Amino acid sequence: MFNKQELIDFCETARSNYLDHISIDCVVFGFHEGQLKVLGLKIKNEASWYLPGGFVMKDEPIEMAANRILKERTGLDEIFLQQFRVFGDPDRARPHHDMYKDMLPPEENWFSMRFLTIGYYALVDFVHVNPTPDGHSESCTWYDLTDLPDFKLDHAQIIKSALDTLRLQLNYQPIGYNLMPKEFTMPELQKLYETILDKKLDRRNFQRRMLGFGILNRSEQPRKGGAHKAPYLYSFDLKNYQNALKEGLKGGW
Amino acid sequence: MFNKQELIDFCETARSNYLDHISIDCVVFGFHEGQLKVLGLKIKNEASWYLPGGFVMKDEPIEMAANRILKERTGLDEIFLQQFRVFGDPDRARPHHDMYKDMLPPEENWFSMRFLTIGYYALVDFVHVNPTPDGHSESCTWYDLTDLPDFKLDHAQIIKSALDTLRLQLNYQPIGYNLMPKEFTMPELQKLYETILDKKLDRRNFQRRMLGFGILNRSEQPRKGGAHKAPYLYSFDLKNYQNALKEGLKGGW
DNA sequence: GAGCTTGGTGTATTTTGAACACAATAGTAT
DNA sequence: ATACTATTGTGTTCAAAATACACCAAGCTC
Repeated sequence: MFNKQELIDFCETARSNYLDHISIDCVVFGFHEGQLKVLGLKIKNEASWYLPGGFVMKDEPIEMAANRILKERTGLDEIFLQQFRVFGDPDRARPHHDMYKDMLPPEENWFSMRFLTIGYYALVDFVHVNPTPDGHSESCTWYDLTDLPDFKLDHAQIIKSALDTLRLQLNYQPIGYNLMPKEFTMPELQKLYETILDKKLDRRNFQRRMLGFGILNRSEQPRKGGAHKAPYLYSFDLKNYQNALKEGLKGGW
Repeated sequence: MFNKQELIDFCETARSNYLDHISIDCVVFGFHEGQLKVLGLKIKNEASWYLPGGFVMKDEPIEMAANRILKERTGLDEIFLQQFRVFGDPDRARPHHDMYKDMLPPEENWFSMRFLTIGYYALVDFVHVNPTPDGHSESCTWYDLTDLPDFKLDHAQIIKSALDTLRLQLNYQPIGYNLMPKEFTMPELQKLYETILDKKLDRRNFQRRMLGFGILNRSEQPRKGGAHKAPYLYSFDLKNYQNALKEGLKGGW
């Protein structure tokens, strides 16, 4: 992955720019053709995949760091990003600690350090993402959540944890604004929910409930051209959507 | 707070034992006499309060660190502890950075570092806690959530955030096992919910719903001795309770 | 035991969620 | 054109859950 000189350069840069011991990993969810996808980076010449991640600059708020990291990988700005958990097992990056141990002594070697990683998940509009690999990656691409490649370290666990959080979120927050295109049909939105929950939902009840939230605007024009009956197009009412994000969807107690 | 020699000693110990840049702060909730309480440490000779917190040892899982820290402050073991958020604003501990700047140069001064703090909240049984101040604190005591003293740094915000999380949690997880004594009456449990939610609940409906969760055992013997009608005593059915923690209380979608 | 307070339980009403059936539309095959 | 099919839109019924409310029981004070 790195030769010795590259390693030395990287470690020097890292040491002077980033906070020790802390990294950020992002689980980027996208939705396309009825499938929930995750963005993964493939390492050059290896069957190794990682989540897009990075480090926090010494004087940078962590939310900003997560946004910066994500922008580099997706080209997207102003992404819906949510911190969901810190992974702090001392052994979580053990395989990395020994990786370059022959090239640099531990006190100079950035990778020999223990790292806690702050997990963020992002919901993005699939078609607007421009997946961009970094220098050490062969590719940055979407993977079906149901058919993930071999993510290294604890990254598979991080993805699982992000998905659990997302499913929970669904119960008290609106979702979809960041995953759907501007305009979409009700069945398309339903498909998103069904995919996240891995569960069939009733068409009519879904629609009623969704409309009941008051976060959708129905367009005058139905979508034409497809086979079968032309469905209505909806878009999110951003104002109500934002409000629902804050207030939550249902009372609970 | 520290004189120069103490500071030097502390920084040396800290540097060799703890991870840089990372701290843990615990919001410890207790419940007593119808009031939700938070544990706070008061600094000697200052009108300054802090949450019980500490640092992560170099080879210690963060959950273990949180437990250790809490044990040192409360004497309690095996506490219900939940990570809820990382606070990572670069300025969040700004007041600390300058505190000892005349005593030690920044590169030796532990307190001049930026710290991210991992917020945990704990729910504990008030009567079993024996709040114990550490060496730098004048006192470790309970404060009414409605009447907090002047918490420094962003600790007031951390408390607020913990409470928000707790309220949300209430909707899909059972709560109370860690906050209530072994045996309690239904009105007492209701009071806990009302306090957390800051909201009156209907006596009968609360009871029905609570019993519906199937996590309570009613004792044969009602509590005697008090004035008025003797209420039944309940305890949590630990097995069902644990299960409800995992599965969640209501379906949602 | 009258009066007060607190705790236990039942019932009617409203609201919400789940299940289900039929009508409308746009293409396709004939 | 006409029948057919796949898909979407909508209404209605039934059951379950949440809500509101009223009454009885028990123990203490006086």
